[in-house]
Amino acid sequence: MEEKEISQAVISRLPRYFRYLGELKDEGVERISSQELSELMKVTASQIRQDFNNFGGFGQQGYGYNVEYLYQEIGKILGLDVKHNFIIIGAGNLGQALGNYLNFERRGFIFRGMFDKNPALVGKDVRGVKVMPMEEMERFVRENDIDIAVLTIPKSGAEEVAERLAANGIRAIWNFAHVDLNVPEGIQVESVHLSDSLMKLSYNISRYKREKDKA
Amino acid sequence: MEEKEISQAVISRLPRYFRYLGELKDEGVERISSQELSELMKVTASQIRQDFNNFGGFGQQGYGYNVEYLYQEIGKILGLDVKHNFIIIGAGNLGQALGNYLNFERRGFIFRGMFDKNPALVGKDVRGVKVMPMEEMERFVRENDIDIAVLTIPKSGAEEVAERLAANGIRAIWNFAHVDLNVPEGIQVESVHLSDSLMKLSYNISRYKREKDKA
DNA sequence: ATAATCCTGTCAATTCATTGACAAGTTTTT
DNA sequence: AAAAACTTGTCAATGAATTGACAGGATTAT
Repeated sequence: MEEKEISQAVISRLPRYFRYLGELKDEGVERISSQELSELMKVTASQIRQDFNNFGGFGQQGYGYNVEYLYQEIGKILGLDVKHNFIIIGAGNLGQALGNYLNFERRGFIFRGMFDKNPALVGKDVRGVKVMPMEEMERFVRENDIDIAVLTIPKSGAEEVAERLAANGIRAIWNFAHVDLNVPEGIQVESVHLSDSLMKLSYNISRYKREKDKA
Repeated sequence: MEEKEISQAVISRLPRYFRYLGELKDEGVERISSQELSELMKVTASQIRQDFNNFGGFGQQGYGYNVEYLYQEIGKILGLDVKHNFIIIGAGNLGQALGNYLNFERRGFIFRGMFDKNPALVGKDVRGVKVMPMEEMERFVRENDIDIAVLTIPKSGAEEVAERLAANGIRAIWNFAHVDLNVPEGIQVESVHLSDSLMKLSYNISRYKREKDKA
């Protein structure tokens, strides 16, 4: 029962394994070898075996892996076997888009509340959830067992809101504000910096053009 | 004028440098050393110098880096000195959110068109752009110098749309569909898998709880 | 003007991640 | 029932990324 640290490189690959295994399961595939999976996913078989072994042996020599079992196990590792209540701070376009996204619910993420400082948005209904004013956020977090706060607000307000959430027992922040949050130890932050992603794309367009011009 | 390959690890860090430098510039800071920047960004000074040196020497011994100059240079490396026309395929919540996001424009990404197969959405206006039917996509791409297509459609249609875009000269796809796209060589794909990101957050919540329970 | 301090660019050392190889056990074929 | 074909888990080798160290040049203080 030793606790060895799993690298974030490995963690980052788990959701992708989970997705492929879910699809295989839906197709009725019962077993798969690291070799077959590696061809499907375009990674090395060695990496697949190495990755899974971080969490113990899920496979069997001569047989491979049982798709259903492996799917369940990776789900557990990812914490998808427990429900997480989440709220969205910022009821703008992006906040509403995420609130309306039904697939999160399938993975155990339950949309419980939405907040905005703009009075014009307060009272608005997003998939059965009414937008509440910011003043009610702290109480709501404390009283409704909220694990995750999704921050879809401009960066100017993000740091302050994150502090208020932290002070009221939030466990994790899914941050879409274009800023690096400083939160107390023990609060998990996962940032989605959309413009960073777009800039990477832009870089690769330029790089490819340079390469082609040379040739 | 040698062309050495820059690792994606380095590229991924450039947008963050760019963001911090932009903020420093706006605050009127003229120069900064790798040491100071490293404290601000919480990375090692060595990594900063190593990263910048991939693109040539931007700094000066005893002085550091000129913020304005470095900002401009990184912008150029990222290809932000040229304009990119983009269209959005899928006029749902997420598509509309991205269409309404003004900051992309500031970086040279110009919103030119939007498409959806749902007739109820066709004709709708998103920040001055009318939603068009899918049948017009190919012609529009060819005739309007479109570089980037943003895919905010369900995964079931993504692969087919990507092929149609590729066949009509698109240069890059910013993919929000939850699927790995197969596109011809030379077309850049940058995927934003929101549920993968949320699962990573979920994993880290679980991990932290396990660690705490042990202690 | 000189000395002290600062700071980059780069090389070397270290750490981390990926890939290759194979023994040992399982399944399938004959 | 025995032989052949598979396939994992793991160790070792390789490759990639990060960090540390410092010579050489620039700036600042005296």
